[in-house]
Amino acid sequence: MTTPRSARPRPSDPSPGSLEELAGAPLSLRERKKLRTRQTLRREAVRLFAEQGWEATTVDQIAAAAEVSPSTFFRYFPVKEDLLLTDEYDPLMAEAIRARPAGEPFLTSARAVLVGLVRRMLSEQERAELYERMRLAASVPSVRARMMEGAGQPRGMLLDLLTERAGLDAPTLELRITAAAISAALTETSLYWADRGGRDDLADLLDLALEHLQGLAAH
Amino acid sequence: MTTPRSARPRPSDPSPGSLEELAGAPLSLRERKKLRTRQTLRREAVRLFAEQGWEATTVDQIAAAAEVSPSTFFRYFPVKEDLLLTDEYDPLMAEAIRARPAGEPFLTSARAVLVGLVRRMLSEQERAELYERMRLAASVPSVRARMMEGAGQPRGMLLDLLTERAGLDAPTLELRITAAAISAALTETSLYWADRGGRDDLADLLDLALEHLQGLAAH
DNA sequence: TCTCAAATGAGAGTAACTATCAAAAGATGG
DNA sequence: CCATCTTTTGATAGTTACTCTCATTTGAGA
Repeated sequence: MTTPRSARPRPSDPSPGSLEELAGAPLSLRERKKLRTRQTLRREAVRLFAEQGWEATTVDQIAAAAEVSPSTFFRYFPVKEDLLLTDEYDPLMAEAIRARPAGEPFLTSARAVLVGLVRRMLSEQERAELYERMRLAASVPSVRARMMEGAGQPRGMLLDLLTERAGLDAPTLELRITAAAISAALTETSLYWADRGGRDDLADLLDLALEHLQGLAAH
Repeated sequence: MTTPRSARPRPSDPSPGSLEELAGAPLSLRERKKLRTRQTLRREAVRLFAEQGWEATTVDQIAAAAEVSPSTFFRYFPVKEDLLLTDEYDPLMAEAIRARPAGEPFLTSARAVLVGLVRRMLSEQERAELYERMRLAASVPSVRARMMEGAGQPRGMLLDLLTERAGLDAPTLELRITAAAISAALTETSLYWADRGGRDDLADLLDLALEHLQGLAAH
């Protein structure tokens, strides 16, 4: 007797995606199939969302379009919103940040890495996909909410990095504030980008946003 | 055909509560009844949550305990989570911030007002209530998500204030970043407080958090 | 007291989930 | 190639948050 909106352990998949070849590990047939199912589900979902909107698209429809059973759908995405929230970029970010000089202020590291990554990463298709996701996040409150939740998303990763860099086991309040602020800036920037129809350069916006965060005391 | 998790207009109630006497308007019998119903629902709900937990407590139970029909429950709280999210403090904060000198950096104003307000405001009962709410928010993801959603909550208010103070009609990205960062710090601090069992002084934590936010560039 | 608007309750329906269990399909060792 | 073992899948039945609609009640105002 659980609530639709409530907690539920994630399947803890390593959230693969377009960048499958990342960890050179050769994938078994099983893994490849799972990956394909996951991608198909997400692709069909996004297509349907674009065609009919978020609410008019039911999980059953998505499952049917991807030719799996509803049961299977929920195994891959325990909540409908998760279709839009899986981010394959986190591990890349983490690695890049770890590679920065240890003495550098964290925000500086994060800014350099994030902006650089966004500037380079985006193939036209990835850009379009990211935009569509953000557009939905901006317009569908439940998606937005889930995106802000943060636990799975960048905030958690940033917090881990910060804690690690500070040589601590558990994060302090200060570290949590830093992670939350950066993560909020990230999300806010993406939403702003989507709000303006994606016509700005995302990397520039991000740079501006994080620079602003550094000078917060002055404004 | 709307989704449980999806958007849905709030009834736009002026969210009354313990501070009903705020706007001295004498309440009609009808208004008093509505107020009482709302309070009863919330009180019974919190009691049940504490007794049996969030998920084990169904809307029907709450309605029954408050002696109204389920239909009526949903008229007052369109989503279950809303039981915990009504905040009567926002308008007070807004007014206090508006009263600060106009040239002052926003974060400085906000810090002074928030810390001051928290330090003074909390009657023992209010403190306990706030704690219970945060405890649930910390442990129930869906509540946490809804709390972070922000549009209604402090972020929106802060953003309005910032925009107003900047003499603009629409917020810039920078303003949105500022509001998001402060709001995130607020939420994070409250959750931290709840995580640690409420044994710290919330005002102190908040002060620390916002000070840290000011010095973000340095860490 | 009569009238009108607002609040309530009842009932039926939808869709996102959960739990369980049997069948299918990939991995593995011989 | 086969036999076993494990993982993934599908089917089915159920729970619960929420929506819609409409008839009934109840407070407001003349």
